[in-house]
Amino acid sequence: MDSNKASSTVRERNARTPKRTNGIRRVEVLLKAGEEVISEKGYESATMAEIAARSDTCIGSLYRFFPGKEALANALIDRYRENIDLAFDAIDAEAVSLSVQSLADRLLETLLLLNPKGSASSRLMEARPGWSNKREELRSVALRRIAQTLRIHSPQLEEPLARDMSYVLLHNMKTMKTFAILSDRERASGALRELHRMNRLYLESILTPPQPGEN
Amino acid sequence: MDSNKASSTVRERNARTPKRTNGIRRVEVLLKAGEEVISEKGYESATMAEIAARSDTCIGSLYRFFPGKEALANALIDRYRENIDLAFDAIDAEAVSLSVQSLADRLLETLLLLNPKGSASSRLMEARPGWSNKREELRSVALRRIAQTLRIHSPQLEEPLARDMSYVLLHNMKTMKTFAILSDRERASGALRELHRMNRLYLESILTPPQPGEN
Amino acid sequence: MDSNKASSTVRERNARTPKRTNGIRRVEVLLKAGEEVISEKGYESATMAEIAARSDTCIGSLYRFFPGKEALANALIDRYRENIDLAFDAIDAEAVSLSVQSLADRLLETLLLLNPKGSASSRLMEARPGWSNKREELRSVALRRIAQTLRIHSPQLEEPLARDMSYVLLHNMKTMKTFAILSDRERASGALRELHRMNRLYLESILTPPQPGEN
Amino acid sequence: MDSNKASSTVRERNARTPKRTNGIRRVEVLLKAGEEVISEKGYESATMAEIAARSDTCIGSLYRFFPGKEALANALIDRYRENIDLAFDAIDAEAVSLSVQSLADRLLETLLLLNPKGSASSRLMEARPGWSNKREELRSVALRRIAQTLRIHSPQLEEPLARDMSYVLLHNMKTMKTFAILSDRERASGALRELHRMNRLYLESILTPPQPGEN
DNA sequence: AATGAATGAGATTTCATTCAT
DNA sequence: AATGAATGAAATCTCATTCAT
Repeated sequence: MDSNKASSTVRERNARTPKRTNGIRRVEVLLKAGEEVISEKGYESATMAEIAARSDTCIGSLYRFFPGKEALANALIDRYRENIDLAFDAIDAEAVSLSVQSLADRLLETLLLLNPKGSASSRLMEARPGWSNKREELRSVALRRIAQTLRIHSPQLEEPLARDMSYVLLHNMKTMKTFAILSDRERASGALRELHRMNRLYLESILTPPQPGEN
Repeated sequence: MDSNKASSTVRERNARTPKRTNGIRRVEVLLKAGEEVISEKGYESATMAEIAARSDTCIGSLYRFFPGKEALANALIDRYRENIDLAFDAIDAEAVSLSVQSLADRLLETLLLLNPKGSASSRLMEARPGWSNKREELRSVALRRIAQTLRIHSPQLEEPLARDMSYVLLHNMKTMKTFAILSDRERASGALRELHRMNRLYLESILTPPQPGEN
Repeated sequence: MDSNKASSTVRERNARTPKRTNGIRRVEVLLKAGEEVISEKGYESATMAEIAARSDTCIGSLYRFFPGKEALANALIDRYRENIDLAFDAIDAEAVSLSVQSLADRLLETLLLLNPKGSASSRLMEARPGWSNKREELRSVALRRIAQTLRIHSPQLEEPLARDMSYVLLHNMKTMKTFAILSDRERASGALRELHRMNRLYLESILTPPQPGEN
Repeated sequence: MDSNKASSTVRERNARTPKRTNGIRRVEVLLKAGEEVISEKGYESATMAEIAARSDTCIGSLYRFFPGKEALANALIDRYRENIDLAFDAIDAEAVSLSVQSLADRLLETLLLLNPKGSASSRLMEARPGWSNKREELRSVALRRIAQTLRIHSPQLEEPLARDMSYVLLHNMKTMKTFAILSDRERASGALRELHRMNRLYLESILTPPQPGEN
């Protein structure tokens, strides 16, 4: 009688966990749906109704957890922020031992790995005047972390230059996302190759120490 | 030739002459307003009412010239298309005599010059499924013209590679627009410098013929 | 040709003016409907949809003129404010020549005459914390005007006392409205009589100068 | 009788004993919260969620005790009804020995003492068509008891007149509540004084037997 | 019983588009 | 042709109430 609640093994077996610990799971589902719809339609065109439908909830439940469209966007942004921090922590941990090329590639793929399917992160990063500054923050964090990573890898790099570079690199990273969801697969792969090439060239030109006896 | 319409009384002529070329002038004003609002708010958030207000027109008149929001966007896109063609015609005319660096810079500035104030062109270039393919066309034209210019400048460049490069270069051009409207002026100028640098490096690395005696 | 617009007499003849000068007329209709519904249901329970339906408009038209429920309420309040001022102007004009009893009755009927059918004015006058201070203002104006009228009638009345009295008198005026819409007609008339009596007694006790030789 | 449920171990009893009288206590807490919120926001704007939160209960528990918002209001009304009866029982018990002035003051303070902090009782007394007639009943009871008290005090008073007076007196009582929660303390005390004065004058004018020799 | 998530009807509000004058 | 009011579908959001755990 009191064992039907202690059968945690049973619950853990079927990997879907239908209703227990619902709050966290539900939020996760809602965020996922929000990410999907925003990726596909953009923030403005994404409707709360569709997000609710996509996550098999009713509109009221969506609003219970996120009291508005903006709140949902903010939650997504917060998550991206955290994930960006985690991703850069990982990069930074091995930055000193990375070749410039590897560093270039790692950076390029960072945003891509955050939400591999969609482009909600880039969509939400486009700060527009009048929007909550959460969006601006997301951008700022990304820029700051990029600059920081550059200086960890190449301590001699001047801080202002690192900051300037971060703008360019962030754009390359966003471009990467765009390419990754291009419909024309052939084109995409070629474009990706060129993007990688440009990104490497750029980083190398600044970060590679002048070889002794090269000129 | 320019007097064939002024055949009434003086008073009436004065009263109406300003209205003669009104159609064209009006369209111009409306497009300008549309460009502004779309630049600021994005296509979705731009409202026909605001576009009308911004151009000191009433909503009805706006609809007389453009039978819908999409039509207005399409007209803008058409104009960008034409301007892109004109701009590339100009570049192509002197492409063969341009240094790689100059070519790189010219490309970078092309989108910027199309509508120097706003970012409507980039906003409208973001094709989304379900939209009129005018938007996709705008992108396509830009990509095609970029590739073509590259091959005019460097005829030995393989067509497929030129196409792949065009994706990257178009993104740099769009980035250019974004930087140009950054609020932080100091940052913007540094970021602009880096973008120029990267863009040059990239083009040079592919277009510059191997110097005799370099290796 | 140019006389079809100068036929103002024609337009003025049929006293309904179907579509001309529509703005003002429509606003009037909407305010009337708003007044009705708010009178019946109270501000919270009144729905914009019902107000629209009651005025034979669609919801969009309602919002064209009043961009929100609060805006509609504010417009009503403004109108009451003006009408209160007008009503008190009229009272004040003859205040000096009025007997205390007449003054008492005039005051009592003032709110009633503002919108004879409904009680929207009293409903909207109930200032609640967190509401727009328009409501508070309406109350303030009424209180101020009452006090002012008292002092016009009886200049010897001290200002602070007049202010204190205005609170009581305003409540009597609101009570008057409540009684006027009581369903039980018999009761209402008796209650009205008593209210008049109390109101007169109160004013007399303060405003009537002690008769010489009375005690 | 009260031990039939406490037949477990001591520990368990202690753990549960606080829950014994919980029903009554809980209802009390919920009603208090309901009273507060309705006082502040009015019936329509008061939300069950806020009432639950204010009483540190979850929404489900609130619904266990009161199966709906109306039921909660009705419970409050019932309580006011009972309290009104108790209050008038007390007044009636000494009515014959009260001076008219004391009676006037006692009446005025009656509603005030029912729920000294809030105005839920007045709020709920405002009967609106379509509502449960519990609200109407509350009003009726108050009116009836007022009339009854008047006749206990002054048996010669005609029943119909007593009824008519009760409307006016009830309004004075409600006004009393309104004044008591006025923010402007100075004003409030002056207004209260005037209200008392008017109320006394009114009752005296009717209830005071004509003094012999007053002519 | 206690908890708080789920439900969905209904309210507010927006805006592209049409239409009457 | 110019004006701006009219229309209504659709979006955002609220909240009383039910239900699963």
